[in-house]
Amino acid sequence: MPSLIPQLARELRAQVEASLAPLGLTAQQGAVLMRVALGENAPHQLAVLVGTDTAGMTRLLDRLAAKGLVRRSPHPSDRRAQIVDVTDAGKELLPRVFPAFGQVGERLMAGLSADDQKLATQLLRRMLTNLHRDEGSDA
Amino acid sequence: MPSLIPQLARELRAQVEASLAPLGLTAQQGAVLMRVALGENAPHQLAVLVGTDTAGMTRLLDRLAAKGLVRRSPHPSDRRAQIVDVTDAGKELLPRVFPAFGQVGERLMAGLSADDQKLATQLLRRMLTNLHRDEGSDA
DNA sequence: AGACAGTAGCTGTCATGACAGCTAACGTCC
DNA sequence: GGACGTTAGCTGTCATGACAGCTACTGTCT
Repeated sequence: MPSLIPQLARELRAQVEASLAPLGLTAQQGAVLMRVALGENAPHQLAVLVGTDTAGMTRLLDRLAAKGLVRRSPHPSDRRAQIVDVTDAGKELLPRVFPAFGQVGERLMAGLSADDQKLATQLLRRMLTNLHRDEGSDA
Repeated sequence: MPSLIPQLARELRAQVEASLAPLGLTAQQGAVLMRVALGENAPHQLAVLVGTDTAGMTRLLDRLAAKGLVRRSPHPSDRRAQIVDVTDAGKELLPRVFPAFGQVGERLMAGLSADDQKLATQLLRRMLTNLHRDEGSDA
């Protein structure tokens, strides 16, 4: 049932969103904030990691910057590029951002044995590979 | 890996979208068109089925109606409600809409044995149940 | 040096989700 | 038969994805 996947994705996002709402963050914003905190500071890489394009990342960073949670500085050697980093205000939120994602993940897997979890990951990965496969052929 | 789910969902949508693009339809529009063709004619039910709310459905139907693919008529006994149905122009697209979803589904499952497919469905369903479980407790 | 393809970010636009809030209409209950 | 809570759709608003198209800047190739 392919329709289960989008449904599950929506539910996941909704629950992460609910956890982050008290912080004034959306799921995407939280995801970006975490990635930046983990050291990824190139907008185009962040875009790939959170599943959007550089256009979307521009606005995502705009919103995070407007909230004072991240900052963009010029790249020292590449004048096209920017360096993103978390501000002090952003760092204060991190201890509550990471668990929001972690807990939903745990809940998702609740009641699944370690084997089932591994199996689920494998199956999902195979599906993703399936979709990517022929897609690449027209490139 | 919870992050696999949204990724998979995005990919699924993108590929359905690619199949439907020649028809000038998005994935959601195609999904609604199919549901209506299958006999569901209440906007609020359609909203549940395609995973949005009545607000989103209003606009989705607006766009489909603007393309002349569906039509809204007043409900005979409930003056709040509307009846949605597919126009002749919409019916002409159906033979190409159904396969778009079907083929992506097949591709998703390609290389998975019948057992694996069943297993995957079960696991996903359990995850969805997990997410729904405690959520309902605050209602 | 100068041409050029490719890269990084940004802006404009369209289609969605999600939520809040509204109006009209229904049904029920007293 | 009128008050009331509920339901159906709709509009307003915000945050995303996805795509097209742009500008500035890089690195390379000649």
